Amino acid sequence: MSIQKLIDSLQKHINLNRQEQEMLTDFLVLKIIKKKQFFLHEAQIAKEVAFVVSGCLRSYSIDQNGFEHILQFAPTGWWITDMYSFISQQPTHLNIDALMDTEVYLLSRQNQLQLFDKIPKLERYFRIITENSLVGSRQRLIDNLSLTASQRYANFCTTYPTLIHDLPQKLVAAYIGVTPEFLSKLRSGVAKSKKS
Amino acid sequence: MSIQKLIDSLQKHINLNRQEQEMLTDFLVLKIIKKKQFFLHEAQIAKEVAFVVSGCLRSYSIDQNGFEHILQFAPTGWWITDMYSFISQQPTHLNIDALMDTEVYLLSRQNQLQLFDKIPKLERYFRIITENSLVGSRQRLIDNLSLTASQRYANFCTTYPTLIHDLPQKLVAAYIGVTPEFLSKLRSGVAKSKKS
DNA sequence: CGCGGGTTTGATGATGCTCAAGCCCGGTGG
DNA sequence: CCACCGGGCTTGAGCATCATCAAACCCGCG
Repeated sequence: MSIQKLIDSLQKHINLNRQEQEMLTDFLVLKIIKKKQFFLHEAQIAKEVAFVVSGCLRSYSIDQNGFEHILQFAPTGWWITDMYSFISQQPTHLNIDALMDTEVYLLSRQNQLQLFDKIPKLERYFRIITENSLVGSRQRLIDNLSLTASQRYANFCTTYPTLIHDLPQKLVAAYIGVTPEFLSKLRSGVAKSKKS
Repeated sequence: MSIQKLIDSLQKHINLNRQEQEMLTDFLVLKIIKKKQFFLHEAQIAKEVAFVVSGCLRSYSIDQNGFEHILQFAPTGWWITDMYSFISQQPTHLNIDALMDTEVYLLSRQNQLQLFDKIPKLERYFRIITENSLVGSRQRLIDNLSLTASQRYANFCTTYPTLIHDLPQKLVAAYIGVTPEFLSKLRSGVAKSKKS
């Protein structure tokens, strides 16, 4: 059963008994998002957070020149939503779509808050998940402020060794923050990097 | 009493009775950090998170060229630490120091985790604080990926209208991610921005 | 006073973007 | 089976943004 992937993730941080697991399951909805379909679209409200069972989602913003900037890839075992919209219930500025057919469990903010009251351990779980997300987001910011494009690319290759193979390069470029053309030049060694 | 600033922050999200407030207070340590002194230094372990009662701290990383990149300013009412080091108890790569004489309450990770068990509402409080930090960090990342230096500066001025006055420009530069020289040119209007 | 840190200004240079062309390659329809 | 299409990738010339380095200035403070 696909719910097992989610239970596994929970058990890394907290212990839920059978009954609690079932109560949680009652608050979840399983959904398939087909390749290129949206989980969340600009100006919508993020009613739910998604747990990826299989496949891969990505979140990205579009700037005033029409360029996409990818904030997060969410392969199996990851949670994804626009936290801003999710907690404020204001319209989002992000898009989240599927890079391939993807299976997710959806948890609405309402249900999440109810679960926090019924099963305080879940509040702990999400506190920990959010702490870890914050660490990741901060590190990404540091990298963008400190590293050159070529260093960020090298970084990406070591951080996502699996993704790197079956991901179009234009998506990698949109993640590390360069144009596809420039990434191509980086890879061909035309642009010289001072260190590593 | 200075503890009131902290209680006020808590009461925005949760309700603590007298007894709970006192229990919390028992886990806190009040400390003065003088201007230019460090709250956290590279290679140390972030044993505590700090709540700023008065004054202002900042966190920053130093890249391989010796440049400082400021991640966060923490004026009155803000929490600050290196979340990575704080939750993993691994050595930090960041520095946190005081821009002026600053009064803080310190809460150790140990004490925090104990409090989460004794007063689950505090776990809720920090869950919310962390969610908000994540939103801020993500937005900062989007800005760095999407905006030009001049737009980021304009952004900073509207976001921190108070800080902007009594903050040396080199710190503003280290926050928005440009050299002090270039920020100076931005301000003098030498560099032209396409929009806004 | 004179020192020193912050700021300004200018000349030069590197990083990464823009635009345009060409290539590769898998898919599709005739 | 082939011809064509389109999307992704590459390559190159020119350009914008921002960094580097050096000099001068300003101004509070000892």
